[in-house]
Amino acid sequence: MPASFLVESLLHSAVSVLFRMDIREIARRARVSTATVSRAINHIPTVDPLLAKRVWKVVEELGYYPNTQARALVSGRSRIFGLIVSEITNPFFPEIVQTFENLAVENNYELLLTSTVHDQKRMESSVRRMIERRVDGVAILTFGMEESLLDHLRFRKVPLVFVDVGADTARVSNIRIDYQSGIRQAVQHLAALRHTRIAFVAGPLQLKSALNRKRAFELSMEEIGLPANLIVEGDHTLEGGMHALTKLIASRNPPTAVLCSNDMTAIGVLREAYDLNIKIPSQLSVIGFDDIRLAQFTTPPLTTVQMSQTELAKLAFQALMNAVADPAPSEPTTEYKLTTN
Amino acid sequence: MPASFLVESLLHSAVSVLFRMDIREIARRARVSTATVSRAINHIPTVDPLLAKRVWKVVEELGYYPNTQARALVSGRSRIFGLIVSEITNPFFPEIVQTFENLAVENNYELLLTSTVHDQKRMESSVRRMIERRVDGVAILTFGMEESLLDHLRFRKVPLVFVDVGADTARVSNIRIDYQSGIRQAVQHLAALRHTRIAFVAGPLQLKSALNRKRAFELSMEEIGLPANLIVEGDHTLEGGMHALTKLIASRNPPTAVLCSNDMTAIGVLREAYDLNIKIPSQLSVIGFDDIRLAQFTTPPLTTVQMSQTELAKLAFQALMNAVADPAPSEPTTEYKLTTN
DNA sequence: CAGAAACGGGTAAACGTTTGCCAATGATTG
DNA sequence: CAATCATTGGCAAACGTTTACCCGTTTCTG
Repeated sequence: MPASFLVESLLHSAVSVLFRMDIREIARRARVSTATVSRAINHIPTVDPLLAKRVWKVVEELGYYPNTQARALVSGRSRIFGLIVSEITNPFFPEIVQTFENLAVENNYELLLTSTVHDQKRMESSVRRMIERRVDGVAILTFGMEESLLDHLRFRKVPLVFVDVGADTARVSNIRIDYQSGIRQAVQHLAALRHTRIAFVAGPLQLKSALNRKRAFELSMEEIGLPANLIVEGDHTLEGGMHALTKLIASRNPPTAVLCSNDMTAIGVLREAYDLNIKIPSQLSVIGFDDIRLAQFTTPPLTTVQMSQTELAKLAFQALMNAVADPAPSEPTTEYKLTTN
Repeated sequence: MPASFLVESLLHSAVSVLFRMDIREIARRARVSTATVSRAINHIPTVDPLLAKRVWKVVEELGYYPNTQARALVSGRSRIFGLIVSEITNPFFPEIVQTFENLAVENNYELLLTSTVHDQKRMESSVRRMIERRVDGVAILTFGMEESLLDHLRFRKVPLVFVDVGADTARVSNIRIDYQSGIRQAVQHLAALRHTRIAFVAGPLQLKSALNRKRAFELSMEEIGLPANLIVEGDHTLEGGMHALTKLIASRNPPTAVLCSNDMTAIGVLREAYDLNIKIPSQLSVIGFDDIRLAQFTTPPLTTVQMSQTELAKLAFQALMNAVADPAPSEPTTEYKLTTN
């Protein structure tokens, strides 16, 4: 029972007249063909301005909205982008989603959002659903994923954009994050404050991004001639940060400054410091990483290495737009770079 | 140029064979009609298990995914729900989005997300886009909106669910939040701690929800025989909270406890107290409202009145599902209640 | 054993657009 | 003035499904 799209119109008397509102109806009323209506609506320049006006008038009067599904079906493009994130409740992501959405609106795209909560099954079904919806592209902004799974998407030749993952097939873009730059700044900042015992609370090291951050720290320390020997592995959670500080303080030679792999960890460190009655920043300097908005709400406000979520989202979106615009990509993989500060 | 859906298959030799992959192709290969394929895929019980098996085999082999657009076009149902929020970067919302998404996945629905950033124009275009996509329902979880705008949606008979807004047309559900209960608890909690000078930092009073909270506070104070005379209007922002505390402290008779209209405000109060060197909670009790996850990350952790975002999202989703299931609603408006703790 | 009922699967008509192709009209040219 | 050419709009065929309807079997019933 195809629930036709009906409009209830109260004309003469109290009887409600029902009629099917589609492009044909518009055509009938504007005394043109459906082709002309379609062309007028899509602002195709070859249609006589007079006719176009007549069409638009009827469209306005009836409050007609074209059916995107039919449109997509025949045109082969859905004007929908998929966005897959690890978990939207992680404060890192909302800003990204917002920016992505802003850009989508500007470009007449729609946003299909999925939050995988780190579940592989969930991830797979997301991907599947996105394919079924025939999205024009997918941005996968999830840290750490099974590469195998991507075969589905690759197979379908859907434009993809990843962050920090090493997939190298056609129609796949990658955003590489340059952690080095921001972390170097942080280390040098601390060194300038005469800190020599600088600790690093790493993230889960099976995550590529976490590993990269740790390496960047080690490199930065080496550059200024300090030993990178105060490293503990956290897990990017608040609790992980708390544990990490406990461990660091208990060591024979506790640090005077702590650099964290992400902001949540830093907040954990802050919390633990509070519990241990350690004053921030006089007794201990803490620096986070990610610039999640959260950072500014802590007391005292957290110093943090910025990775602009806005920039990340912009890059991702742009990558998809490029891929859509150029269906036969010149290079197999396009790389984008994002710098931290 | 209808970009047909093609699969590149490397069979014999290095030549890639291209063929269109649709229900017809499946039908051909399984030696049945398209009708049977459709029925098999949709698990319609009348089809012979043997045939069904043959169909599924081919489906698997080819990695066929049905085209949702075509499906939606003919069936009249898109299996998409729209979710409109004020701004996703407000920590109140991500949890809601996550829960909504979880439920969507469970029920084979997709989530079209829009974040209006309080912009009326934006809101309108969101609504329009959702209609064009023929969503099966829209949850409007934005505090404070132009009612006029809803005419569009009402007109289209799309199931709607609102929170705290008084629209009373058919196919519209409302979630009414019972602020009284939670706020009463908070007030009584403070009173039990021997506080008598309890202040309230309100939100922007043109917002219905903010007004309701303030009223709830006044009522609760009255109930236990305390004067509700320490009320300042904030704006639900961090800065607003800071200002509010400044003002309260400067008054001739400063409060010993502050109840805030939302958590962001409370965090502002916390921050200002820190700056003014006022100890929390020994010198001043602060209670927030909303249970945004943020609250647990502050130092010290913020006491807050819970309004379960999870529950809110569940109610909203359920309301939409009900509306979809019952196209001819018995009552004009359905009301749901959400209690605070 | 004839006729009715139940069952299963196929044919084809939707769904609401876009767009390739052609025809009609008017403008331009030799 | 006839012939060519641009321009514009209409006809109708897609797009990939679902599903109403029908027809051929098989099973039941009297």
